[in-house]
Amino acid sequence: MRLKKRKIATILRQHGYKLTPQRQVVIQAITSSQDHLTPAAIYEKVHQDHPNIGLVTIYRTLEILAELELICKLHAGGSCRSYTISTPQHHHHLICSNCGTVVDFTGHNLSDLEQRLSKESGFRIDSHLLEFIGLCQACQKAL
Amino acid sequence: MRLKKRKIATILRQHGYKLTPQRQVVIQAITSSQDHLTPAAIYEKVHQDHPNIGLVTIYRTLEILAELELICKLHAGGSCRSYTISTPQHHHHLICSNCGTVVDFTGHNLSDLEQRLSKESGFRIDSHLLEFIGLCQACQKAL
DNA sequence: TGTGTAAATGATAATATTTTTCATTTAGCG
DNA sequence: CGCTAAATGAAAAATATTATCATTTACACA
Repeated sequence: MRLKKRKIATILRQHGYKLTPQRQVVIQAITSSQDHLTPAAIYEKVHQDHPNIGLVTIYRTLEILAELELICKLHAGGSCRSYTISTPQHHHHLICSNCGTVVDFTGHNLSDLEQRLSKESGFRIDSHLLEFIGLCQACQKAL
Repeated sequence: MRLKKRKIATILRQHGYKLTPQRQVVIQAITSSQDHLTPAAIYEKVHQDHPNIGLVTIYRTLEILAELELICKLHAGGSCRSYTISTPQHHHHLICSNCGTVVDFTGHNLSDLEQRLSKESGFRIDSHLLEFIGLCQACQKAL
């Protein structure tokens, strides 16, 4: 289950961030999209109904939301600075290279591999980045 | 085994690209580093001995090398536009978050997971991005 | 329900990054 | 050695991101 606006608002507040109308609008823009969005794309989306919200506010809001892990940054789907809404658990992403749709998946465990790598390389492994890129069902038919 | 300058030169030529002195210098800068380097970092490195090589040439060379898969772009290690030398086989990276050292690894097979995901989501999966981030042995001791 | 205060915003400018353009140079084929 | 397409460097343009600062505002607390 992906995060809802309400939940996000609560977490923001819990961390001492104010729930400004601008932030609500940005959150709405992200949660209402299946897609992953760049700062510029979010700005455009938001700008239609709220022409006084500046791009800088978008950047600042995204930074906070990412820090609180309420949104995730994607790398494999074009821009390296595009965000999608997060889910509470540890998860990874499957991204459609055509329409940008993001599907979360969980349940795959990389810890075996991590242990092997750690042993072989001497690294202390802290985290990882795993994304799959392909074509979603709709885009397969459409193309 | 990572690619050597010589091999890279050959492949460049095979694909109709000229082996200019500038390109040789850029390749040298990348192959001689354990680290992954941004365009700006490569420029600096190169600029010391070859002050007349422009940043634009760096960008252009990197684009070609990446297209031929002679270098790999990394995402998890800070900049999303930093490159490391490639290896011929399909592989992934283990990156030290402190010194930037990149270790390649192979042998892990994601195709089971790919199949499962493909079945569950209906996606046709084309590729993936997998990187591990941690601290190399030296940096663990040093910190 | 006001009010004070720290945090957030918007406008602008500054900085950083990447791409384009174009005249000049050059690698490498014949 | 000369020719030609490709590559380079310089400069400018286009993008993307961050910093600055005066003004506004959410919200904790009275």
